[in-house]
Amino acid sequence: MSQPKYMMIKTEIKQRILDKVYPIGSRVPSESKFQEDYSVSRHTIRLAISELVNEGYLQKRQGAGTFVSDDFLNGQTSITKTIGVITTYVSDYIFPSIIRGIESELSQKQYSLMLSSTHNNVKKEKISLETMLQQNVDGLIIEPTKSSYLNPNLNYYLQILQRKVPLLMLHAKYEELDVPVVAMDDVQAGKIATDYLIGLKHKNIGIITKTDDQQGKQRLKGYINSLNENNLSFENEYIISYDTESMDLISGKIVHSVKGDKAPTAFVCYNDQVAALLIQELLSLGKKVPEDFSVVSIDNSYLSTTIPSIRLTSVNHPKEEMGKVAARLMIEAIENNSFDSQSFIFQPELIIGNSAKKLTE
Amino acid sequence: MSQPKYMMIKTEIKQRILDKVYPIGSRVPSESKFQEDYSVSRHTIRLAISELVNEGYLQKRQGAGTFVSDDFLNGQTSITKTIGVITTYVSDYIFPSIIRGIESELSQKQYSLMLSSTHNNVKKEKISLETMLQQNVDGLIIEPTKSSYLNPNLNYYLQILQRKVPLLMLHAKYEELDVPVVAMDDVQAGKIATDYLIGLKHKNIGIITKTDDQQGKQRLKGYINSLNENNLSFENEYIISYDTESMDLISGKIVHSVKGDKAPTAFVCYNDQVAALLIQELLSLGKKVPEDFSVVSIDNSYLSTTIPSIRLTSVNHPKEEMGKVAARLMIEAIENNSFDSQSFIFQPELIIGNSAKKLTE
DNA sequence: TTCAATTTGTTCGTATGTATC
DNA sequence: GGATACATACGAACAAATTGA
Repeated sequence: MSQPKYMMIKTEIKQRILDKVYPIGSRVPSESKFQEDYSVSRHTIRLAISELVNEGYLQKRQGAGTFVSDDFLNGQTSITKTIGVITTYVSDYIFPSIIRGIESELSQKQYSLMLSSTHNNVKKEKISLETMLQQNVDGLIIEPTKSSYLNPNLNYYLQILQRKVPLLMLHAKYEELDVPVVAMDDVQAGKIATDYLIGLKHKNIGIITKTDDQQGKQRLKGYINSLNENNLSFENEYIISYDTESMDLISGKIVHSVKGDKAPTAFVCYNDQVAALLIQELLSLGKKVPEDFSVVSIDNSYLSTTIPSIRLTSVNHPKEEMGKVAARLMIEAIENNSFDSQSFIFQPELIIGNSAKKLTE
Repeated sequence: MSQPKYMMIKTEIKQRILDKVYPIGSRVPSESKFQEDYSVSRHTIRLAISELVNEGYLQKRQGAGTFVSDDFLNGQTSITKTIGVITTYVSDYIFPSIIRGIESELSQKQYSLMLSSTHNNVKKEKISLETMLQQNVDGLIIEPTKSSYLNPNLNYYLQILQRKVPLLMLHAKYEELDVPVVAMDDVQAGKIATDYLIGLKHKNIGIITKTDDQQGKQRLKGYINSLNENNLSFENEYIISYDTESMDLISGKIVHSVKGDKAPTAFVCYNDQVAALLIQELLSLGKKVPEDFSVVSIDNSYLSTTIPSIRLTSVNHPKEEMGKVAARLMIEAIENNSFDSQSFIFQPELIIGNSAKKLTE
């Protein structure tokens, strides 16, 4: 029932510190003085004081006295939450924009941002996850690494969930995990890109897609859905697939596909990076875009305008807005203590350029 | 000289925990048992144990006993240091490259990166500094905000220095602070850019420079040095200055300068951003680059290749390498406990494009 | 459910050592 | 050097919580 003496004394001294009766840096009464004041043993005073020292309110200096510390000021206001962000890349392609979106939203709400990248390598993802967990981040926004493969770091993700750290995935999620995700509707993205080419009377449409992440699979699915709906078929050689490690081989595959008997007249590209690569390859083969080959791509990045005289027709990626939405959902989850936020799926929209043309025959 | 008894007992118990003689979760002997073992008073045992409890090695449960905690595992491995990085921008222009450099170097050494941007606004810088200090970062790499003005957040910088947190500045430093800096030799950058134009027989050379950061001032200084060495003079209208808030007004100033009686034949630009803006403005005035006006710029960013048929002649900025050097110096400072690292100044080099031509007359 | 043994929690008293001013 | 203040150490007693018989 009644508090122990040392506890009462402790809270009283603490109050005096907070009320600046004992200002920061000043010396508080000596142990023997307190002893008299409270009529308790010296040991009791020492207990009270030692706890306050431990909590950072006081500092003891043998021979000199006990002083009010300023540590507790920092400790107290350290309510600033930290959000960990792990993405495959940080400074390439569309990632700066995404990170800018996250950063702007977080800093507005006085959250801080801890950043790490995996270069689409699960070993680096492991290191990033370990670091973030050690730093006790208050929330995690993670873009999966090689999301279409079985992830060897699932144990860390389990730890995150068990610790009740809000987790939000970007772009895609690991199939094994049931977590909210902020992404584009990639099936739809693949579909509207293909639909557009079909609308331009193309019948032989190829696709270059990535196999190590979910986005690539989804976009391929959209491509197939579109062909299916329009009763079109595709040859095996129409599908050029690659992953992070085999990017060098794409050029050869493109040449093979373009020079083959049944070369497609148009390509859907996984993103602007491969689209740029494809166009470069086509140009060096003496082909013209869009005259000889039509190209439609996804992400609508700065790369869509860097090829002279070509403006890529590309599915818009929300980029900065996606980052902002992710950050907002994360903040919401933390402030409502709900540990998992809503998912948010952006509906894709095709931005028309001049890299695809209508077939006339 | 000799250690106090409680300290010896404490380290002995601690060792047994680390050696798993007392495994995690197990109960350690009771206070009275220890008392017999060590032939000391119960008080001495309690002191030793209470410190171990405070350090997270043990947990006490009244009535039940004292148990080995697993807290110290987390606490122990949390040696991962965090470096705070505050830059004006995070995802624009050359900053993604710089941050990539920092990130790659830090993650290699298992350091983590906390990121914040100021948008060249001192109020946001204040918030960033507060946040970083609260998060107890182990080192700070900061690009100054409006480095040529008196900084209102100097008190925070003083705090950083007093706390002995290693501090490294990027691009420039506040004149009031005596801290190491990783930057380009901006005077030299301005000079070689101007030298190059003089070498092309230009005699009337204008400069567009920024006034709110040191880089702008330094580059202007290099420009003046160069003119001076070559016995050239400049008109007042040759110097177009701007700051973060007055960027909108540049266009008008350019028009005024170009249409004036004594229009320069060449421009040195603070960076590729204004160079691109300048060229755009010139083109829309019906002028040609480099035929009518030569342009030399600084930073050699991706913008130097985005204007159709023009490849900016631009002083190279180390970008990613600069980030890496900054990160390396920071890690060195932390690991050597030296609290301030060396400065590192990159020597600039001009990358020749086709945006400047030799005057023939 | 109760009770007794065990274990930690609180509090007193006393003495001597050591650092600071 | 001397006074003051914290550090270490001993001893003793009772209270409160836990555990298991």
